[in-house]
Amino acid sequence: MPSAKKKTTTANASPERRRELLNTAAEVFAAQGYNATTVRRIADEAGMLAGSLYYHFDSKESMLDEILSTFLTELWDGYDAVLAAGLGPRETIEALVTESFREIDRHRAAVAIYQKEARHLSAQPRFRYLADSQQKFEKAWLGTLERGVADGVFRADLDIRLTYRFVRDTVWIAASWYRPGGRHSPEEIARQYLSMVLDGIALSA
Amino acid sequence: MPSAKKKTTTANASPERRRELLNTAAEVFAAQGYNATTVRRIADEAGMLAGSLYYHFDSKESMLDEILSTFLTELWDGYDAVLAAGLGPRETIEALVTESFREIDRHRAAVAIYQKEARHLSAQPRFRYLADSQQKFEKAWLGTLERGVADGVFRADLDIRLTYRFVRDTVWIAASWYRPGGRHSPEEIARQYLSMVLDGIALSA
Amino acid sequence: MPSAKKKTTTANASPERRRELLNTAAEVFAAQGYNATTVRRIADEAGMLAGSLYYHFDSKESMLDEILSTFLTELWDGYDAVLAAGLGPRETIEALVTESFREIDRHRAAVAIYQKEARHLSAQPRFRYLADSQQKFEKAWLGTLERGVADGVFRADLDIRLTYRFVRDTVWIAASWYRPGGRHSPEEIARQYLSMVLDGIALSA
Amino acid sequence: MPSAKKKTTTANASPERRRELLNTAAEVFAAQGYNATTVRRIADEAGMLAGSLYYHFDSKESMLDEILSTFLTELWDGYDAVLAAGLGPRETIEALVTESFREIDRHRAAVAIYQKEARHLSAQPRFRYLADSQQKFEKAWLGTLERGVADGVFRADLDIRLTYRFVRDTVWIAASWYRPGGRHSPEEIARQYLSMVLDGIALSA
DNA sequence: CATGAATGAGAATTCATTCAT
DNA sequence: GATGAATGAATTCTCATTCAT
Repeated sequence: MPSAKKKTTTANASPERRRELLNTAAEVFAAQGYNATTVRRIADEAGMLAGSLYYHFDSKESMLDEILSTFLTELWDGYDAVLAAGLGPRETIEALVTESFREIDRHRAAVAIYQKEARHLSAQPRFRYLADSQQKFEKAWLGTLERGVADGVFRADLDIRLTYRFVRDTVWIAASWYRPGGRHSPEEIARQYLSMVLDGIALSA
Repeated sequence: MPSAKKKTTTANASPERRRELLNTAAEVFAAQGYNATTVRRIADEAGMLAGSLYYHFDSKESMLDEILSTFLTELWDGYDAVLAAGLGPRETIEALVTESFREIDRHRAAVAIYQKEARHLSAQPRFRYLADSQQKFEKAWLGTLERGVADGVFRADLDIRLTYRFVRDTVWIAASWYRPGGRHSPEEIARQYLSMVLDGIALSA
Repeated sequence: MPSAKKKTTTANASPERRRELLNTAAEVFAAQGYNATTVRRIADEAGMLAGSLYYHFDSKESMLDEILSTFLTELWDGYDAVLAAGLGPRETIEALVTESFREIDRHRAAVAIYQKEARHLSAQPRFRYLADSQQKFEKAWLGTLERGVADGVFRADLDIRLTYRFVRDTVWIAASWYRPGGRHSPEEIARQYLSMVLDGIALSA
Repeated sequence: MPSAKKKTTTANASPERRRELLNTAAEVFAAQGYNATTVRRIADEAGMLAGSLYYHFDSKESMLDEILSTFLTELWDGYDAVLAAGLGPRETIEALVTESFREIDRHRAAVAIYQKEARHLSAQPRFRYLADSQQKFEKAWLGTLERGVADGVFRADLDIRLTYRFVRDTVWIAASWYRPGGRHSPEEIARQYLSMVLDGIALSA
């Protein structure tokens, strides 16, 4: 899933400094969009000059790459654990959603970037792993939903792909407004979302 | 809601040509993102040279402006009609959602652009109308949901703002995958979405 | 002194229309500078579209050319008459200055353009006649001043080239503030200028 | 009188380098006119690429701005000293003229630019200080002339505004031909100019 | 590690000019 | 005579990136 080999240049610098700088970069990318973000803006935010960032990273693109791949790696650590747990379909969905909100909590900026940029990035070879992840993601969710329909846990009258998109988007789009440390914990938000997704917002007559 | 008058300069050119070019531009903006789209790319797509676009439009930004303001104007024509119809909360939600999917069908590209760019654009004075629209939008939906809770039509145990975001995002994010002329008509998609949002995807025991 | 041959294209159009358009162009050139003036601005002022000017003129440059050469032709008609009249040095200076203010009155815009642009234009072959005129001009004035010094009419203690520049500039720079139809007639201004140049502004003790 | 603060962007770069580059730019502006000068031409002259200038300056316009405002600041330092010295009208004129030729000597390019461009620049808010300076200038000179007429030092039979323009133009236009390091020192030129302006070029009978 | 100064490849935009209608 | 629509070259400006110090 990670990306191309770094030039010998980079990968110096203490890991903590890298992490810091990547957080800064991610925050700016998320706020302004990757393309609209200048390297200088990131450097300003980090209290250094633009050129100095190149001691730590090969390129602007490799910052983006590292932000996204780090996030996806952690995300799949969580997802894989859930999927391996042998839960029933409903419980799997619940666990995946909860895990997702935890990731949003931990990687809000990365998630926001992912959502804005993934589509056009995944065309580039360097970011093929985004498409791969997307596919693996789809397989996991679609499979769970299908299993749920087969088990009579989910409604059978819904278009399954539409439902998949509905649930997927419903969860991730939350990154666009979520602010860590706000009123609701990720788990609380997950609970409410699950309640809406599973049972709807209407009062059942 | 639309934006400033163009200099006498522009606004020449037959309206049909403008419309054509704006459609082309919107398509490219939606596919690549506004910032990542070069004026030359649009011109290529339109079969002309980059400079020639400036006979029709003041700037790349004013193309974006016209795309978004045209879309929002039409959107609010539809919404205002619904809101003025005196429907009950549930029927209002149904009508708004259906209207939204119709707009996605008609202005897919504009909606996609809106979603990617609105947040950082609305800081600029020229695009303040985006924020205004957002606010009006929020008022309409929140009001309807509250009315619905008061009337016992919607569940009272959910955080109302969370619910608002849930419903709002749930609908509009569809623009990111929707393709006009596909398997489902907007009305069909609206029906399925409403079914999920209102009643949930779980089989009620 | 006039300039390059026109392409067959041009020189159509009634002479009066040309004259009108050239006056318009001259006014704009004078106000904004030649380079800063767009063909469209001229066309706007003339109530037509930019492209339409090309029915009347080959190019923006040829408008400038015609404006300047027309002015210089008329100027030299006047100057040559004065110089051929066989006047004494002081009377010659008086007549040249008066004639100059008449030209400023008649061709204010052209004079202003001449002053701003002549220096760098005269490098181009097309505008060599500007340099030629300048030289002829210098010969006439310098000669008159020298004659005046020799005759004991002008002070001998002044650097003659400095004096030439002083008188020359003193007169022509007036075009930068002169407005035809103002308080003073050209002849009145000439009289005052002559009085200052010849006798100074100090009260002779 | 100087202009707006630069963005943090610029204003880096050692002051000496800025000074150098501004001198280069001023020279080119003076020779070709501001509009006709391309940024690339300046960069060529400075031995760098066009884009590199933007490390030092925000824009072509801000170079112009800095050139003019620096010049005016220094000019007024000199003028204010003269005006504060409590001299009589004739001595004030003499001192102002001498000071002016010194400024022409020091800032020939800036003065030439000022003369070609001031009029249309002063319409722009950024260059309002040009108009302000012009006004202050007029007040100083007109006042001195009036005082001189009242004191019987200057002729009363001349139109005072005409006289003002005469003296003003007579001095500054010299920047268009003056070359520092030439035959005459600024003080020598000032002496000759003053002699002409005050006493005229004619031999008093 | 960081700075200062530059590079160089575009980017948006302008504008004189052309030409079919 | 004029218009509408374009061309294409030039221009200002931006920005990721490099590199000597």
